[in-house]
Amino acid sequence: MSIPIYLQIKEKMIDTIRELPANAPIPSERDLAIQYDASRMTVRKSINALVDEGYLYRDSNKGTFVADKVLHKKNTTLEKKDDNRKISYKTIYFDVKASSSEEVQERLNIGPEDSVVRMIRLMLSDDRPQAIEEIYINRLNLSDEEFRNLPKWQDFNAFISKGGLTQRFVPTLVPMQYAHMLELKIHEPIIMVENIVNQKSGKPLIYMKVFNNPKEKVIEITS
Amino acid sequence: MSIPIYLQIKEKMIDTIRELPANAPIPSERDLAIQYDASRMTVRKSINALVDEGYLYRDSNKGTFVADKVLHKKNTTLEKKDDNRKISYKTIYFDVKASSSEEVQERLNIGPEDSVVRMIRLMLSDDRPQAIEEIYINRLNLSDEEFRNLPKWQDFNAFISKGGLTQRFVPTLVPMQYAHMLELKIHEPIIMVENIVNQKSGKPLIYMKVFNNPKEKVIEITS
DNA sequence: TAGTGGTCTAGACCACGAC
DNA sequence: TCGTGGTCTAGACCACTAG
Repeated sequence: MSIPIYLQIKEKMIDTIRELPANAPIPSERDLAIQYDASRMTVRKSINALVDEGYLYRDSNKGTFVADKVLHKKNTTLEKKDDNRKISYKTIYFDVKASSSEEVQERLNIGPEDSVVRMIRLMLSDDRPQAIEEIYINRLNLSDEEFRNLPKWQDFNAFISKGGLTQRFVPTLVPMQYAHMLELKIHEPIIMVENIVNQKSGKPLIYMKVFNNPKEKVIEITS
Repeated sequence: MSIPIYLQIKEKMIDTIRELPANAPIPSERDLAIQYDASRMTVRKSINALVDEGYLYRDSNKGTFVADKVLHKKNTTLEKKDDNRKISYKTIYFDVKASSSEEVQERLNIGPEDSVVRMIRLMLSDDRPQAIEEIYINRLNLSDEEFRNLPKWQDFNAFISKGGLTQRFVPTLVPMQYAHMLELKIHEPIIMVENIVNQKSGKPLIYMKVFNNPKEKVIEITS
C-alpha cells in the first residue's frame, strides 16, 4: 500500500468519529498508537489533520474530543460541502480571443495581445440557477490537453491546491443580461465574487467572476 | 526560554524570508537543522507552519521556496493584515436586555428570557466609516471581568482561536438608519456579514452582523 | 500521583527529480 | 548518483490537570 500510514489512520478515525456524539473524548494518543500499531508521532499527525479540518479539538492536558459538525472547516466559497445536490453547468460562451478587456488583462497580469480563453456558464443545482460564472484563462498557461477538456471542468481545485486562491466579495446589483437567467428581478442586490487562482510562483492563472443567486446559494465559510 | 524551539526558528526564518525575493530557494531541511542546531523534525515543523501561512511553498523532491506575498493566507474577513491603518470604534449602543429578537435567539441558541448583551458600534479607519457592527452575546457566557471590558474590545480573536467562526455573506441594500453613518446613499448595495463565533463545544458564543461600507472596505480572503 | 497533550531527538527508509 | 522533501520510529522530558 502506498498510501501513508497517517492518512490510513486518519480515514479509520473519521469512521470512528462519525459514530460518536459531539464532545465525546477519543482515546489518548498513546492508546491509539497501540491500537493502530504505529508510533505516537504518526498517530499524532493523523489527529492534527483532523483537528485542522474541524473534526476534533484538543484540550491541553485533558484530552482530544469530537467537535460539533458546525465547526467543520470550509475556507472558500468554491469548496463544496457534503450536500448531495447534483451540480451541473450549462456553457453559454466559449471562445479564445486576443483582445481582452483591461480589467482581465490587469487581473491576469498579461498584455493586450495575449490570447485569453473566455468561458461563461450557468451553474445549476437540480435545474435551479445558482450562479453565472465568467472565467478567463491565459491560453499560454494551458496545455492542449487541458484546453480541450476545459468545457468539461467542474471546478478548479486541482489548480487551487497547487497554488493559492484570492476571493474578493463585491456587492452589486444583478447585471441586466444575467437577471433573467438567474430568475431574478432587475435591481436585485447580489454578491459578485472575484476569484483569482494563483500558481505557486504567485503568477495569476485563472480569473473568475461569479454572480451568485442569493435566493439559491448562501455564501458561507467556516474557520 | 519557554517559547518552543520550533516557534523561535519560525520567527528567525520569517526575518530571513523577508529579505529574499519571491521564488528564491531556502536551504534544505537538513542544512537548516544544522544551522539552527535542532533536529530536522523540529525545523520541519517550523517550515510547515510557514507553508500553511503562505510564506513558503514546497516542490516535492526539489526544495522549498519563498512564496509571493499575494499568497499569504487570510481566511476570514475579521483578520487584519499588516496594513498600517489605525482602526477605532465608536460605540452607538450598549445595553443588556432580557428580550431579544427571535433572530438573535435562534443564532445564539437561547431562550426568550436569557439576558443578551447588545453592542452597536461604528468602525473607523482614519476617521472614515468602515462598517457598522451589531454584536450580541449571551450574558451568561461572559465573566464579570469580560463584561466590564466589553466596550474596550477591538476584536474577538481570543474567542475565535479557542473555537470556530462561521461567516455568512448576505447581499442587501444599506439599512436606512445606517446609510448616513456610513456616508452612503440609500438603496446602495452592500454586503452584510453574519458572524457566529462558536466555542469548542459547538455552542454559539457571539453573534455579530457587520454592515460593510463597500466604498472603504474591500472584503477579501486568501487561502 | 498518574495520565494527557506538547515538544524534541537522532536516527532511518522511500520516491522522485536533476544531473 | 546524489540531494530533496515525505514519512516513520522508539524513545525522552516537560507542564499541566484531575483524582
